[in-house]
Amino acid sequence: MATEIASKKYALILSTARELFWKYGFKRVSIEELCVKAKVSKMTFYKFFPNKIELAKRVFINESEAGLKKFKSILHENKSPAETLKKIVQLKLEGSANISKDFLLDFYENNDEGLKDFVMQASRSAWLKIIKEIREAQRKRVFTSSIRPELLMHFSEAMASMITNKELLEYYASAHDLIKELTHLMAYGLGADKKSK
Amino acid sequence: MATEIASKKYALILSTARELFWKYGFKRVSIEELCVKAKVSKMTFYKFFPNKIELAKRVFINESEAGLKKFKSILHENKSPAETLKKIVQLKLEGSANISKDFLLDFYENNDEGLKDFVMQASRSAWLKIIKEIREAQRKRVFTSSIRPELLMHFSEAMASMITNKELLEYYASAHDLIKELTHLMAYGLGADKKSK
DNA sequence: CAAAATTATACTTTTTTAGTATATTTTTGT
DNA sequence: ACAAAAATATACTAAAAAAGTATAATTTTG
Repeated sequence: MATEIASKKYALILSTARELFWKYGFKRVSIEELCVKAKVSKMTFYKFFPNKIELAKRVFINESEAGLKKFKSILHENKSPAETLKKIVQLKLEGSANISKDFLLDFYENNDEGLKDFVMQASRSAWLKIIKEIREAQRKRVFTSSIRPELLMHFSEAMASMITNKELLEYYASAHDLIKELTHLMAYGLGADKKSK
Repeated sequence: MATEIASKKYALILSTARELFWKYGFKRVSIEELCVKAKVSKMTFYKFFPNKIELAKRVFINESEAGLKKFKSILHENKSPAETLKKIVQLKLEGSANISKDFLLDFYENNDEGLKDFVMQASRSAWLKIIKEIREAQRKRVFTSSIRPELLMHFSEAMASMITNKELLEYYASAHDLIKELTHLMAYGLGADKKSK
């Protein structure tokens, strides 16, 4: 059926755009390049999207939603605080939780008025939803209530960047100690209040 | 003096180009963008380089030479095989040993005849120099002679990619074992022949 | 202060990209 | 197999971006 073919090509355009935009931002990627890589003709592209900006917006929204969804599902697994945090960090490492910096910058540096507002508002909205999820998890005792959700997010961010840090090999020498510390922190430092059990 | 100012700006252009080209390749980077980021006027740019291609070539050559130099100095430290390999892997992790893939691709995909040959020849030349260095190290018993230099290079490459692999967190669970194995391999698996001592 | 270097500006030319029209081919449902 | 719908290749125009240059003004340096 028409819609099925459509969605096949549509999906191809989206996933290719995601890949390229993630790496280079959208300014550096031409529609033609995108079409070649997605194996879609330019005409087909224009059947689905009026221009590159609208495609970029779509990618942005989709990724935000997908990120939030993954985030939610982790929090709803009701695993231990350590396990939950570990999964969140892993999500960040995969790059599935955050919008690429280069991609984001192209929105901010774009001249079209309103586009900047679009991402700012969307980003804020996504952020608020995540915070809300964490609060709910706290209510369910997945995390201690004594930590502010915002801090928890920054904490997992910091952990992810620690791990991707290229000085990794150096710290391999004493990796055993580091892992021990990290594990301990996850297991006891962030647990739900024990006394309230 | 003129040369000093010149070399200051010149160096600024080069380091900025390195940074941008590494990330995006040179096709996606405009001279204007480069100049803005390097805080150099376009006129100054054209005082040093006739065009972007020549700059890209210069960056390529410099990086190749710098990489080889670092590589050499590691091999000449006469550390243990394990320590030496560790340092080589670290070099690869820093991205100082290899030319960026995006950067390289722009050379290959460029229409200018001769440019493709330029990199192919330069790459080959750099590769041969590295192999030569390894052979020399083998003569000095830094590495066992029973491994082919080419294999050693691919091995360190594989190790580096293992470490940057985003499944790192997963393997954290049994990281202790992995490190033990890796350390053992480095210490005993690649050492110079013991009997010949 | 004078010479050299660097920059800002403004400009032309060239190249790239965006977007569209149309004829042709491929795919799909029946 | 056939008709309708979808997708593509091609070729094109318009618009935007990038390359490259000339010149006057400014900054830096000895």
